[in-house]
Amino acid sequence: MARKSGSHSQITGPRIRQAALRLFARHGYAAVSMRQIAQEVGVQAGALYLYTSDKQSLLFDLMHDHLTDLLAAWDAQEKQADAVARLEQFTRFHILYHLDRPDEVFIAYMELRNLTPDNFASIERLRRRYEDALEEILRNGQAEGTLSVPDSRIATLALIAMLTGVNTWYRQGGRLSPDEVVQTYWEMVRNTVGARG
Amino acid sequence: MARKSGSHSQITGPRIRQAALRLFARHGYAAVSMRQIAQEVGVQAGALYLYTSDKQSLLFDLMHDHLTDLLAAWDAQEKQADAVARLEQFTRFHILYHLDRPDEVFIAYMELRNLTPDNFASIERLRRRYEDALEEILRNGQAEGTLSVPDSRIATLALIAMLTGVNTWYRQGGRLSPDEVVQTYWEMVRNTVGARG
DNA sequence: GTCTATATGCTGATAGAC
DNA sequence: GTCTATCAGCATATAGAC
Repeated sequence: MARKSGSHSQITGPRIRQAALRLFARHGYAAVSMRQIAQEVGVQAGALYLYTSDKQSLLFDLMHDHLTDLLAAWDAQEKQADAVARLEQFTRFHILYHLDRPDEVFIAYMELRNLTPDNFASIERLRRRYEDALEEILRNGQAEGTLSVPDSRIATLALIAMLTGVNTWYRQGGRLSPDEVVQTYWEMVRNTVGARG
Repeated sequence: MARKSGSHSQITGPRIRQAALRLFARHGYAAVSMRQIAQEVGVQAGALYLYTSDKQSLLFDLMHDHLTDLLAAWDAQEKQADAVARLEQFTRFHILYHLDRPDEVFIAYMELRNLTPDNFASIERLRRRYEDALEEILRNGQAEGTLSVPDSRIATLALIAMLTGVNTWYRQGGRLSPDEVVQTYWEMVRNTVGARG
């Protein structure tokens, strides 16, 4: 049975999500219309509703999948044994993973207030799980005596803010390569947590 | 000559700006209508245009005045002589000033993409001036030999990201007082820049 | 699977009465 | 100084033709 000409169910869905990602990151969720997304994909606005129930779930899915992928990627890493080495691993992982996905990161931070309360709570749970992965490293290091912070929870949030900040200034082809950025930040992170050596 | 009843030119202007500040911070610039702002103030939408030429300049003025006030407040500080003491002063100033103005800070970071190109350039110049104030402290400290960072520009951006991050988690009546937050962050900042002592 | 057409309502901004 | 009325356009989402 030949498919009807113009049917692309297998690729239109991903293309809609990709267009929404790009447009939401550039102009903001509230400023982007379903018509704009449809135009970017090359279909009419009505066709979008075959792939998403509404605009809100388009946003939610983007944020949810980003955080789920982030957690899975960290979980999949072969972990260093001692806390300082694992903190270096986290620093490198966080910077490189986030530099590779600027649009996803931007949306995940900027569009929280456009989520419905239920969706917001769901996203915050995922973000909390990621933060907890770092906090556990800091707690282990304190127990080992290989690092020292005044408050492990606050240090966690401070380090993540510092590391994610790379995305606000990094530009491809700039003064530093991604690897040099990692080196520079690792030196600061190591000092911040008072790591030995 | 008695004023006409319902005339409040001296207070309506500030009230419009206050309402816009609150609503933009809560829901985002693009998601807030001029009618919502008018309703919050208690006037009709048309009356807003006696005080602002359009929605864009309402946003720009909020961001511009915030950054101008921030720079003026830092310039007005009686400065510590040596770099480490001045860095502690900056840390305290930045955290407390920003904690006092969560809505202004939120807008100044989140609504950059909703500025026209000219307005964006103007705001970025002001932000850059503030960053330069911190970078100068770090450079002086390096020259004195009292602190050490791998890259003064990147350290500047890293520290500002770390310190401004307080606004994302701090809640009044929480575990720590503003003063304890300052102490905790100063300990980390001091380590980050490898300060002596 | 995609289209056109449409419903219902809101948008920023202006004109002119009071 | 504020109001009412209005313009022209765009919003999300759905119904039904093909």
